[in-house]
Amino acid sequence: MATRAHDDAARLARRNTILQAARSLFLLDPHQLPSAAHIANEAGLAKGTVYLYFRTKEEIFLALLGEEFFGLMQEIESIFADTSKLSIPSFLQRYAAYLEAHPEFLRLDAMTYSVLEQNMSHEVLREFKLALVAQLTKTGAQLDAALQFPAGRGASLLLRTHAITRGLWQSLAYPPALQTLLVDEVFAPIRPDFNSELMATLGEYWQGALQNSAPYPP
Amino acid sequence: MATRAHDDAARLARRNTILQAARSLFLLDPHQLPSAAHIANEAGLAKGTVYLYFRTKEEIFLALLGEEFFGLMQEIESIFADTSKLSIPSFLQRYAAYLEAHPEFLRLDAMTYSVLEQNMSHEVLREFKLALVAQLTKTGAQLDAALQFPAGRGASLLLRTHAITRGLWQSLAYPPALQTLLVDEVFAPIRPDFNSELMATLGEYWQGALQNSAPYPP
Amino acid sequence: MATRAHDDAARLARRNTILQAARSLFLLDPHQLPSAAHIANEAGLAKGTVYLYFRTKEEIFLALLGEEFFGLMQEIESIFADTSKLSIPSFLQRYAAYLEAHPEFLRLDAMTYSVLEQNMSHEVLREFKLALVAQLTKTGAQLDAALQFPAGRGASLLLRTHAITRGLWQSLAYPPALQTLLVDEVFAPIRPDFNSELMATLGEYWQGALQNSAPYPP
Amino acid sequence: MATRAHDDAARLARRNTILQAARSLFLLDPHQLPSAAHIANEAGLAKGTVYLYFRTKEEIFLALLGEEFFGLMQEIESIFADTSKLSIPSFLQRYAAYLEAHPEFLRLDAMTYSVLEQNMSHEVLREFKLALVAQLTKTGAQLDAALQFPAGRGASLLLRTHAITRGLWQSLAYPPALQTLLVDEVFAPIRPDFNSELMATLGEYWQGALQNSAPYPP
DNA sequence: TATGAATGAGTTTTCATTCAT
DNA sequence: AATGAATGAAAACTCATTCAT
Repeated sequence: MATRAHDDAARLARRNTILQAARSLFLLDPHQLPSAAHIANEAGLAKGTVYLYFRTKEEIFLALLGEEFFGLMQEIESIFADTSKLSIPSFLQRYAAYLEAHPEFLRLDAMTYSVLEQNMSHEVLREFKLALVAQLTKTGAQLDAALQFPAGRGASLLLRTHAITRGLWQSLAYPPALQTLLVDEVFAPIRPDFNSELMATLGEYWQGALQNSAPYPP
Repeated sequence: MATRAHDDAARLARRNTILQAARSLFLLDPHQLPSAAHIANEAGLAKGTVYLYFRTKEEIFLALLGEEFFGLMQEIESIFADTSKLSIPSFLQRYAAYLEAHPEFLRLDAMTYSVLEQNMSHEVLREFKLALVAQLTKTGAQLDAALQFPAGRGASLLLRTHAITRGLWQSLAYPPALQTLLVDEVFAPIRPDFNSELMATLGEYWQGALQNSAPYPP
Repeated sequence: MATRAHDDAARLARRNTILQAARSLFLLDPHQLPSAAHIANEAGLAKGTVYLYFRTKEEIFLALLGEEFFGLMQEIESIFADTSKLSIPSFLQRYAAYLEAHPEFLRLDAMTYSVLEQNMSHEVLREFKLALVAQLTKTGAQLDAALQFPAGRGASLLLRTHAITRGLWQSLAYPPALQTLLVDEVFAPIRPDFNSELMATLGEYWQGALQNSAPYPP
Repeated sequence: MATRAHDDAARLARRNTILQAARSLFLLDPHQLPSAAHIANEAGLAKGTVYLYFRTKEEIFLALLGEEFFGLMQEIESIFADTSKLSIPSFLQRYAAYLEAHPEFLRLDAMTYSVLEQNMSHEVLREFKLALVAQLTKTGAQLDAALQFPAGRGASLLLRTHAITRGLWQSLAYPPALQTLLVDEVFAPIRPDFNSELMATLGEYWQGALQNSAPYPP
């Protein structure tokens, strides 16, 4: 029997154990959520214990998705913290690097619509969206400041940048088994490297977007 | 017992009946695929009959997705057929109109990664991708011609346009139950109207993209 | 469309085609009866046609079993036709050789109880048993004559010999996948070679049986 | 909800409940295995619970078959425990009595080849065969001692005795519906009473076998 | 708090057989 | 006679979640 988590710190630690177990199992097979039993086992806990920390299995992954999203926003904030040496290309580079370092993010994104948002109390989902919009607004405001945007423009660009990213990923990520089936040259048009394609697409998008907004490169 | 579909035309018609039954049921609850039994019933057929026309339930929806995709590409071809009165904004308008008239398209797109591509023989999937890449190339070539792009640029723009669209849709489409929970003003930044947002985002993307390519508006 | 079988000879030939198709498919996987569709396909016929010749799938295999059984009895009759050079060991040798040349016989026997006799009109089954008992009586009578048995003893010995054979086969025949798992020396007691074991067991049985009956080797 | 089986004893008891439920349902219709749902219901449990104790439905019946087999071997050991008053006829009598008291044994035997050994992990099957060969060897050794056989002869006789029994049973056991169709006198040769036939056949077999071996009746 | 035994809803797919052509 | 499209019964098994201990 696992030790009892009596104080808040211990509870938080245990919650984290579960999240990390879920994360690592999901990465092994990112096309379906691992079973609750499997997660519990990986976390060294009993099945019932998991449900003391999350009301449904999907809540676990929503929490995971949230962590990644907030992490990404913070990364962006740190990028835009020092406006002296800022350029869009270098921003995109660090953006892409973050995604590569957190492979579960876009994979979870791809399951949001059909899996994650199902089987979840709307209460929890609303809470999640509230935190999300708050973070988006905050990071967006920093962009507004850094790039002298009108209020709200930064948040909008962030939302769109994320949307473009998730869309591209879903169009270009193939399960390993399929990858080997698509090696033929005829498939080239739908098999560019995700990272280059992401950089190119976002580059073009931001170029167009900045012309519609204010200054930026003074 | 349903009438026997003996010749190819009748078989094709029956196959279509199944597709339309699947389509209409899916639109009633676009977060999960309807059951095979339900589809058969809606089509006025026995369960087993459905499996005479499709090897798995998912194949039905992949076929549906394919139809929509090819329809969209044809729509685009027809848009670019008459280059005399062409403008990007009017292209985007017709593009968005097509999507609005075919609501199942983006909903199916959202299920591709986590549901559709599962439980499907790779054989069938490869076939599907092959048809898809062929269509993309063909329509892309027309763009190349119409807009004086270097070869392949049109296909690339189409792929990206589609990716942006699917990403935006997933970021902005909320299940009805959730919509009512997000009416509060604080959620405004993540609740722009999908259509306007799509037009704005694609508009900015194409603006940026065209500057990187060749001429277009001479 | 296959040619029409108008006369009796043609009908018989077609029936035989079906039997042989069933036989060869069954031997490929002798743990389950092949599907009706598969049999029809192998025979170059449509599914419905098979049901013009047999009322159920199981009837096909019962017919096959019957053929083998009657063949075996005839073989035995031919063995005992020439009493001059008869000996039990040589009889058993030819008996075993027949079985080896007709591998489907004992495999079908093993499915009789749980599969074949199910899903079969009792009418057909009774008919089958009637033919069987007639053949058994006839061949048995020849044994009675050849070995100077009291009436009925021959039939009884045949029945028992068959029973011993089918029991041994079921106790010693392992599916290929299992065979490789039982190579370890500890399994030796339950893995004697079927043929030797059959000869030994029947040899002992007949030795005991003949002492209870009459003369034989004078 | 059934009471929780927390300790090993309770778990064993529950497992046994399932086995007995399966047994009694199987005897009601010994030509097919009852469904898992039916077994669960009969045991007063939910379907899922059954699968906590057995991985497949077939495993249940394999376990049942094992129990009967080991019971039979133990019976034989007890028969041969007191060599003072031993005789083959009395051995066979008690052997037959055991079979009559455990009607599911031979019925399960008849399904082994075509049903039980299917849908079963080879791992489990190997385990089963291992226990079986161990028991056979042990009981066989006792025969060797009691009847002064060369080593291994006892196990061999047991294997053959079992094989003869199962073969005879399959040749002579008719489903009730069929029995009434075979009352006619012409069927007499294939309808001897199973018990008498078993005694007679095994009697003859052992008579022949003992002459090939060592002493026995001193 | 932690455990893990018990629950039971839920669905795809196969395939023997029929029968309209 | 031959075809093959249509039928629909039938059942194993998983797994998220609960709750007695």
